[in-house]
Amino acid sequence: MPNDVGHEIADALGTLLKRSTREQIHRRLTEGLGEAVDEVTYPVLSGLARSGPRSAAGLADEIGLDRSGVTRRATRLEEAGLLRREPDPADRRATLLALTDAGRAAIETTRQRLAAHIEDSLASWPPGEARTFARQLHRFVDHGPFTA
Amino acid sequence: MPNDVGHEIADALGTLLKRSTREQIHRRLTEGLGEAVDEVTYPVLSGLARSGPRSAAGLADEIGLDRSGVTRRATRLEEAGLLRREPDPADRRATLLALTDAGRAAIETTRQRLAAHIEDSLASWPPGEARTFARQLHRFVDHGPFTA
DNA sequence: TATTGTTATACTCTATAACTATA
DNA sequence: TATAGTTATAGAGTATAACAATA
Repeated sequence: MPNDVGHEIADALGTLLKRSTREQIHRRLTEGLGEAVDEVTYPVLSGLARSGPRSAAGLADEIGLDRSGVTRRATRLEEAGLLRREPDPADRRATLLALTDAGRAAIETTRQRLAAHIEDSLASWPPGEARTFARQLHRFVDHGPFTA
Repeated sequence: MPNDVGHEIADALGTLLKRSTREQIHRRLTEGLGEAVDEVTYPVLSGLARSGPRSAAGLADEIGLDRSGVTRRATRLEEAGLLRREPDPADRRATLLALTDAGRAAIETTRQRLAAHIEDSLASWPPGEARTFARQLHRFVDHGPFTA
């Protein structure tokens, strides 16, 4: 394999992970969804959307944050009506964080926005090529060098 | 184009941009390179490696940061001997930030590490497929929905 | 006037360490 | 004992606003 492949992907990842890129993505995705939805609280919404109601400790592991951080972000979202706290019937120490209808609507909006932006930029690609690329990117990320 | 393509790429991007993923990448890349090289200062090293000696204001634009932030990060790197300040011969208001040999060595190490990790995870791919994927990822990022 | 690098200030977000309640 | 959620605290990093020097 040519060394260039690794470096070419490395450069692309570098651009993707750049602060300015990340901020622009989050800004566009969360625009107009209220003050409570921003780069900080978005991972909580997104994580709960993926996994369903979950404790702060469990969610902390997933989004790479401390319990106390999840609590603080959850409180912001709760005050905005996007999240509610429920007692965990299986463990009375725990509190489940669950999205409200408004919370689900917000995360669905961001999901649609992101997908739409992506599809716009793929519009000029041959359809088969775009499909292949999507599959490969998914494979690369899920079984890749930093998530395996 | 199937709506799935956008969502599949969106999910992959979501994983890549996750805090835990980003921190793990930076941790592995900068491991053992000294206290001055971390997630915070890495973009300054990387930016200077790409563009050559540059003013704090110019670099700020590129890495999505305020001038004062670049100054603070540069000072940390300067104290560690990875960066030096030079007067700009073309503009006596400006100070050029330039990598030292040690700075160049550090960023070269991180580049090789990242490329090596990536190539390891692509080892099981058909070589042609990896090459095509690299080209497509590069195109997607450079002319994509958030960098265009 | 505008822009440079730098510094002080106020703000945000974080992990850590406590605390109480429950397993 | 260990783990749950929460809160107070200290630390790190940021943008903003100043400042003097130069364009």
